[in-house]
Amino acid sequence: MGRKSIADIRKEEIIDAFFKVVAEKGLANATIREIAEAAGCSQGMLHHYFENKEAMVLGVVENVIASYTPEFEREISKYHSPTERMQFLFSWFLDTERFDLQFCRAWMEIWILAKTHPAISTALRSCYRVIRDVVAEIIRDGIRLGEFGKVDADIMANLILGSIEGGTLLWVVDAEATPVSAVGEQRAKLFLHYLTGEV
Amino acid sequence: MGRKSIADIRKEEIIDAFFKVVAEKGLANATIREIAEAAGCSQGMLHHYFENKEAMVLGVVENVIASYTPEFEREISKYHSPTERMQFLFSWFLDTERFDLQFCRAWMEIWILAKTHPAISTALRSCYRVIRDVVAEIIRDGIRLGEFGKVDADIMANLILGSIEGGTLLWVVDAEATPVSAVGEQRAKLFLHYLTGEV
Amino acid sequence: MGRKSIADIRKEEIIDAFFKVVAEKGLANATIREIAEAAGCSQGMLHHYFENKEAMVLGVVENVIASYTPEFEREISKYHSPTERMQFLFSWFLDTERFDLQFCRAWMEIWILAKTHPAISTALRSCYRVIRDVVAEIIRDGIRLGEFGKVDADIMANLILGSIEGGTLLWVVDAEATPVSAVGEQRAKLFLHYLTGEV
Amino acid sequence: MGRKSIADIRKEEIIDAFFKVVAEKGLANATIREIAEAAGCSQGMLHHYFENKEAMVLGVVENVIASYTPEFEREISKYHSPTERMQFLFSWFLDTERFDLQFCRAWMEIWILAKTHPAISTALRSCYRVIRDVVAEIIRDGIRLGEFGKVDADIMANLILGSIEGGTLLWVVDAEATPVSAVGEQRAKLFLHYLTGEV
DNA sequence: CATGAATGAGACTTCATTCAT
DNA sequence: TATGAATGAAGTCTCATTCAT
Repeated sequence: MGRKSIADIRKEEIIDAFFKVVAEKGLANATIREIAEAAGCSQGMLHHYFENKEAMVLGVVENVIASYTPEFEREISKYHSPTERMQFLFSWFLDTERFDLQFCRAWMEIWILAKTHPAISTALRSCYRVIRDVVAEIIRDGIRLGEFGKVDADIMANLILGSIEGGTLLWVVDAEATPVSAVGEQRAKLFLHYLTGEV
Repeated sequence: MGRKSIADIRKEEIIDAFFKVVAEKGLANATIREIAEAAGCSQGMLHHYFENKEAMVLGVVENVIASYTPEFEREISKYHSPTERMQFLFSWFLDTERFDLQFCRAWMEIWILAKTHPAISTALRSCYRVIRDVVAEIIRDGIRLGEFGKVDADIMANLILGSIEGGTLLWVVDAEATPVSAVGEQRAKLFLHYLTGEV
Repeated sequence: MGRKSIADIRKEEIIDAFFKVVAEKGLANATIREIAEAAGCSQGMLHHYFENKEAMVLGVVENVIASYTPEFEREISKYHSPTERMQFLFSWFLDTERFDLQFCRAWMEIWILAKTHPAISTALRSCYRVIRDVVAEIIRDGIRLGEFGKVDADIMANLILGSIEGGTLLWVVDAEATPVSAVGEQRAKLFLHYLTGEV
Repeated sequence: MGRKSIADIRKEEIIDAFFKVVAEKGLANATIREIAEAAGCSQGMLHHYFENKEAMVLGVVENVIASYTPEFEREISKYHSPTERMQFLFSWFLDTERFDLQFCRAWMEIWILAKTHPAISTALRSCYRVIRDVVAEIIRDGIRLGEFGKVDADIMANLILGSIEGGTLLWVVDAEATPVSAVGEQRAKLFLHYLTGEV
């Protein structure tokens, strides 16, 4: 668990700048020149640290995963019952300070890139599989402990994740017409009622 | 109910070709040259019918709306109870023959474009607001008729739409890991149980 | 001296439209489509009557010459003394109703074309040689009749024509800073004083 | 009084090449490809130094002004009486080595561009206003010192400038028929006689 | 490490001209 | 005659990437 090298720090700066540009101007306008300006370095520098743009996108994905995973795990470990954990999970993804509009926009753009860039696809898939497994595991725990009714945990995890991401998608496209927090609360209620069997 | 003019036919051909290219190779690779080849015409032709690429995307959106709306309305009018209508709605969007992987991929790409292209944003928003209103109306009917419990119809419509689109999003990114039809069935069950109060 | 054929009328309409477009939007923006719209006919029509754009420009030049020459000759024939004729000449070119800003702008644009289009060059040259000869002839008359002092009539004609056209040029580029009619009067005074020897 | 940077040198090279191409082939044929070839660099280079073609034209105008103004001021400062200064002014603009046919052709082309390009118009106008002011100032000096009769200095300056530029215009269009130096001498004589009151 | 000048392929777009109807 | 759909060459401009310094 060595110290971060200068190169790593520089890489992170570039990734931050890149993500910022994507969030503000969109992926299509995130040119090397623009990123270099945002990062306060030359165009040559970028290619010194990242072979190409795809590598930078990969860096973003890894960076996002690396920075949020520990936080998520630390926080969720505070909750012990599946019901509470599930509640926390919904609220965590709903936190519009952590996942603000700009973040979500940039993230969606990258998501789309996955289609044509296998490496990005792989990174994203592994990221979401991890989350899906976490969710499924909570559900399985809930079933085992009798808090939740019997459902297919994997299908359910998929459904939950999809609902969360879909809510974000609608929000990104039409922020005004989307009462994101009210919808988020309703979502938590909906799924928990279904899982716990209450109405 | 006039006949379609040659211009309209040609426009449709171009839009089809465009959509096909986007679905296959992604929006970034949907160059004028590529589209022209797919449409079997010259590059100049494209600009004869569409001022620029944005106009073509708008054409796609309008085309999709125009071709699916009548079908949807015709079909849903066969069902009368809110519960049946809601069931139909879920199954309609789940139909992977109509909305196959390629279609959904292209559609998601266009969605992302909305961020930087106001005209596209407007078109998409109006499209989704229409759907949202349809869903909300069904819910309100259900509440009025006593089939559904009391919920905020608009929030619920948002949630339903988000869940559907989010499911598609996950599917597009990781088709293998997404049992889309099982998830779809689960989704219908989930929402209908919640709405009708059954468990 | 037969009647104008339909073809001739149509040609003239097109030339008028062309000249109007050039005056309003500049030669670079005088596309075939634009001209066709202004003339109220199809693009194909233009090529039916004029082989290409150069032919249209030639048509303009010929048209201008043909329409102004008779008027000029009719008017100038009313004056008999070289001094009066010279005075008329200055005032004729100074008439900003006949040669308004738009006319002059278009004319200057065409002028510049001469450099790269031999046929246009020929037409313009012959046009200006005619005017130069008229001016030189007046001067020679003046000298012969003792109204003017002895000067090189050809040089002087050149100088006069240059002054008139140069005044127009300045006007076209910076209409606000150019008191075109005051300058025109001064010009007439200047040359007539020089020619007649008065001060 | 710092050294010129490489960027400045390169810019000047490009401007020179551009001006050369315009002079030889006309503005319409001064394509980026042609200019790049003349400058011995790639097309991309041109856009590295100049945002677009209009910027290049502006560069030309600024370059011409910057390179001739000091020379003109240095030279004219050698003459002290308004009469001599006026004489110098006519001869300076008449110098066909400095302002040769190619230079004048290119310059006229740029002039016409002013109509549709506001920035170019502004640059040219300010250039000519400076010259006009210089001429008017000489005239006012002459009047004050009693060398020149009373005339409206601004009108007169306009007339002089117009005559000079008009002479150039005729020369550019029909070099053969224009005895430019004889006309130039006559012009100097004409205006000086008028100003000084001699005949 | 760092720079940014330089490249060149390729994108979008325009437009005179042709030609089937 | 008349139309305007269709073409294709050519233009401007962008941008990831390379490389000498």
